[in-house]
Amino acid sequence: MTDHDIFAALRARTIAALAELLPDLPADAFARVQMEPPRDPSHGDMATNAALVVAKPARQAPPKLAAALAERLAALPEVESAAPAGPGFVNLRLRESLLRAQVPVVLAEGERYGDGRAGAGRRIDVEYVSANPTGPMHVGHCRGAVVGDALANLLAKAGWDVTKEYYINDAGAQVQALAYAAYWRYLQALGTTMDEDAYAQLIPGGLQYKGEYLIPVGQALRDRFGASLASQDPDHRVGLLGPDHWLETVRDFTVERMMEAIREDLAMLGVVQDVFVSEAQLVREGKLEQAEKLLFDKGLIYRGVLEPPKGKTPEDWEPREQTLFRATQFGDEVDRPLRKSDGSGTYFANDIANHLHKIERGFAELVHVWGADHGGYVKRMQAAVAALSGSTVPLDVVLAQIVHVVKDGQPVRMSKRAGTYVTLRDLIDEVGRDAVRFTMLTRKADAQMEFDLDKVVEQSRDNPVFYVQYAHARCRSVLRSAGDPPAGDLALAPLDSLTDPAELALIRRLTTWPRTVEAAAIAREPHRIAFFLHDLAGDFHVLWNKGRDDATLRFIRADEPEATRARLALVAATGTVIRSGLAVMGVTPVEEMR
RNA sequence: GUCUCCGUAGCUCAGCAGGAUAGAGCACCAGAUUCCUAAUCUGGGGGCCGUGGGUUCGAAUCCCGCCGGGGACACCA
Repeated sequence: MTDHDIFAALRARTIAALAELLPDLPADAFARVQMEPPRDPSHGDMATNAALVVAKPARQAPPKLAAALAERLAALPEVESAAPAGPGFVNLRLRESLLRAQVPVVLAEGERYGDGRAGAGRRIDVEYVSANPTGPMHVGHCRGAVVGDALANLLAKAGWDVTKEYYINDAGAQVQALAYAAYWRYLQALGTTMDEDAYAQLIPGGLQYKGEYLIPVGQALRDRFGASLASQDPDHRVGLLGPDHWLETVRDFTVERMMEAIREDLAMLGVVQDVFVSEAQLVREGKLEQAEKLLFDKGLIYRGVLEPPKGKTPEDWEPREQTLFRATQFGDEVDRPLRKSDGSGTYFANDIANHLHKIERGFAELVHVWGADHGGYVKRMQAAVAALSGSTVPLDVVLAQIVHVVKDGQPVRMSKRAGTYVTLRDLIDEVGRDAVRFTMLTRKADAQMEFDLDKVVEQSRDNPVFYVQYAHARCRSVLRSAGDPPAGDLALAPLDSLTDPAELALIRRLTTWPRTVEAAAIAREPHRIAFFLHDLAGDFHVLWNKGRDDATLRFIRADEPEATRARLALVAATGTVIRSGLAVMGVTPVEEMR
């Protein structure tokens, strides 16, 4: 499928030419050969560093080699001219006919244009969101959700076999605390006369989740279980019935409810994951012990005492013997504990079980999207995956930095206590799903981002969401005016009339889509798709605007049916690539702006 | 103290697995806009890429030190 990528095609031609010039060179000498668009368009359509890269093993001077290579490349039918340049580059100018010929390629492939084979069908697991099931999704989760989802789409487009996964942290102290909080709402639903403080005194860790979202859960518990989970005191105020009688029931019920809500929220964002893995389930299945045994057998687990962290020693530090994993053998700073003092697994240990589970399912690569506050966790997890898999399965972690929400020029504080907690649902209601998704991808994931509620819905050029959508709407508008000719017909249109620099610039941009997809996927950087679309939209708007000054450049010209068909083909191809990119981002293309 | 991410135009940010004269939007300046496609358009100024070394034919990009900022640092998830 890479032959729709003319850069890859010309790169292959270049290597072939070079191999003829230098028959003694081993094939791997060409690995670093690149064919890319030059920064400066005056240099031509493509530039290759081939002579520079090969000069050393070939024991030849780069400029001389470049000259010889240029001569060969100039003879290719696709190439208009080729010239050595600078320290040893070869600049290529392609025949315009080759560029134009890419338009029907786009039309024939449709939104599949740009699909790549970089992933070679390898199975990859992309885990993202994985918010604790203790409450509704808020904007803090949103970025990870969008980045992860777009990244998964991107990898799929680039040829990986992708599984979208959510890991439910339903085994730890957090869900325990959630259960206590839900139980409080349950008692309230039963009409307890106890007050909140009294209740909080009775439970371990106090009442941690006070949000009103648990009120319906309490009511649902009452509807389902009646008073059977509470003490039979008429006021339901006598302390607590022993947690043994209800904790598990309430916890499972509540987690189930929370996950339903989370799935709904995610669905509103357009995120639908394939697999939900339960931490508690893994623990029940003994996956932790299994992982532990596996590591133990490799000699990677021991009992030992850690040094206190240097610099800032915690107040309550005391030397303690723990079960430790030799993370240091895999590049981590210190060995990491697997068991708490009560013998239960640490979060890390359970996560090792989670990763063993992934490896056992046969994934060749693993990807996580985490919040930046988990950055300190990356090395140990990579160490664990390396240990479990014998270093055969790479784990990439994409860190998503925090998002500052701004409204009316003022930061919207993310505080549960102050009641200004912005839920994901609020955000979507306010600006719409597509604006949320697009905007979340307009920054590199690991850069902090300001999300301005006013700007993302602004209809102006400096709003990239609008800018890109507007380009697509214009494409559609032109095609509608022309009676929506089928792509198959347009693909047959003679294109020789496409000669204006703005038209050719647009075509050039379209031809870089496949390599953009591939590079973004390999780098795990979905934001590049947003930038590409912005540039593509820019090229299209330029052409549109030129039509205002110069009527001969308008897309539809009654007096020139041939030229009109050619331009409609170009417009259709542009719209197709925009849709293809938006599909990766999970954004719905609009037919018209309103 | 250690680890990690970051530092690019006045502002917000790109910079494609080292490549030629470092880009975009906003802001600023100067023009255009009786019209067909104005949710404006065209052009311009503006940067020792935090800093000092190193590797290389070649560094914003890779390595080391320093300065400045965010984040994380045993039995929390």
